[in-house]
Amino acid sequence: MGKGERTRERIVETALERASVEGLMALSIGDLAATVGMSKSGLFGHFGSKEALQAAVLDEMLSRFRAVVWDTASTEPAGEPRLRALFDNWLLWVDGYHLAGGCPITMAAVELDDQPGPLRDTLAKRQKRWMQALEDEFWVVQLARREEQREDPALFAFELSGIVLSYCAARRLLRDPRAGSLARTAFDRLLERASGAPVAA
Amino acid sequence: MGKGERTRERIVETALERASVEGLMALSIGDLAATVGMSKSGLFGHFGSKEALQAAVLDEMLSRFRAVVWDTASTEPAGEPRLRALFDNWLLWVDGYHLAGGCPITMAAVELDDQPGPLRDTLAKRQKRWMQALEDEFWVVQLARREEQREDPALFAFELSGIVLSYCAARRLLRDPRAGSLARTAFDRLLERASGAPVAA
DNA sequence: TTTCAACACGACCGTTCGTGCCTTTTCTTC
DNA sequence: GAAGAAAAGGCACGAACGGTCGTGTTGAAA
Repeated sequence: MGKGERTRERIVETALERASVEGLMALSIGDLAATVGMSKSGLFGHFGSKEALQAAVLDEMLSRFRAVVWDTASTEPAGEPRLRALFDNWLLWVDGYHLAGGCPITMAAVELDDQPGPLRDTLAKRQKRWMQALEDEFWVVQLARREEQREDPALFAFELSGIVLSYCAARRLLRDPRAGSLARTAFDRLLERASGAPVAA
Repeated sequence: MGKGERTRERIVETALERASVEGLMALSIGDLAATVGMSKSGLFGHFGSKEALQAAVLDEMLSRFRAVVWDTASTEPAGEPRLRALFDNWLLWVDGYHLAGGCPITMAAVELDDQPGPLRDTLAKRQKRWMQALEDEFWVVQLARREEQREDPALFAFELSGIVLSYCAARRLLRDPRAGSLARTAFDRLLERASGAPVAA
């Protein structure tokens, strides 16, 4: 790995940190350069445009999400154990996971939802894939149930993502200390309903 | 109502519209002045600082939320009917309700959660009050149940706000046409569980 | 109708923004 | 160690930023 690549990584890392607090759109090249300790133009040269910088940061946060939430859970057996691992990792991720500003994806989702362009497209595509992955995992859980008792996987994914979003709000804006236990209880209820049987504590 | 007040209202209205799309922090005095058709300094004089402008916009969105979601539902009888009305209104509100960028409060919540200051404080206080109101309403629903069967009102409020947040994401970022029906189904399940009996369609 | 405060304007301040161009330094490869 | 490429810096640009000031204009009360 050459020096340029290393520098670029340092820049993206710093920018991601910043983006988790202020947002992708609020990134400023001058600010970033000062933080990293180099000149504006030197930093600029690595990307060629501000939007390319933002795209790089967006890519980085998405691949980190995958690494933190998905990859480490994929060693669990498919179905409920894996879903539980995914949920735990997801909460961990939302809490920041080395990022001061909490989940940068939630931030990006809200910022970009009305901003047409490649950034929005990238994020929307990845989010759809993630929802689909949740649905697939849920499908495995339901294989054990009789067909007419099965739940809509899309409803499961919808509710699950709601729990995480509510956790995010309760934790970061309201600073509610009960956020964690509320989220876990809600998740247990959701799984309980889906698997058709009470789950041992 | 004097002329100044009228102008100020026009400014705040325009700023709110803009804030729902780009965010409270991305408001620009020059841009805003051009949109409403007056000079920067003329507009500036109404507020005295950018933060005061943002505070005015925040106040406006919060009081509109109250008017749209709460006030029109408070005519319903307390308990389940009122909760259902609140939910319907809330979805309506999140969809934008004359605002191009959808729910400006969600946007503000994500933007401000890491920005200490009076804006954040105002929003957090109001959000807590709103959660409390939901809990109170839920309490009424549960009066009919035996004590040991009652659910934690905080859990109800947590899950309900999750449903709305997930609806917001599904609708605005993913443009999922099923968002509405998923949200309504999730809400029905939530009420069902809480009232202890299946609810007629 | 006069009067005076409220309102709005245009010019301008110092900064910061993203970006382009050219030079200098630093790494890599022979 | 020399040559060439890659990386970073220096500097300047035009535009936009939040904000100030002094001067007109206009609306409402007398």
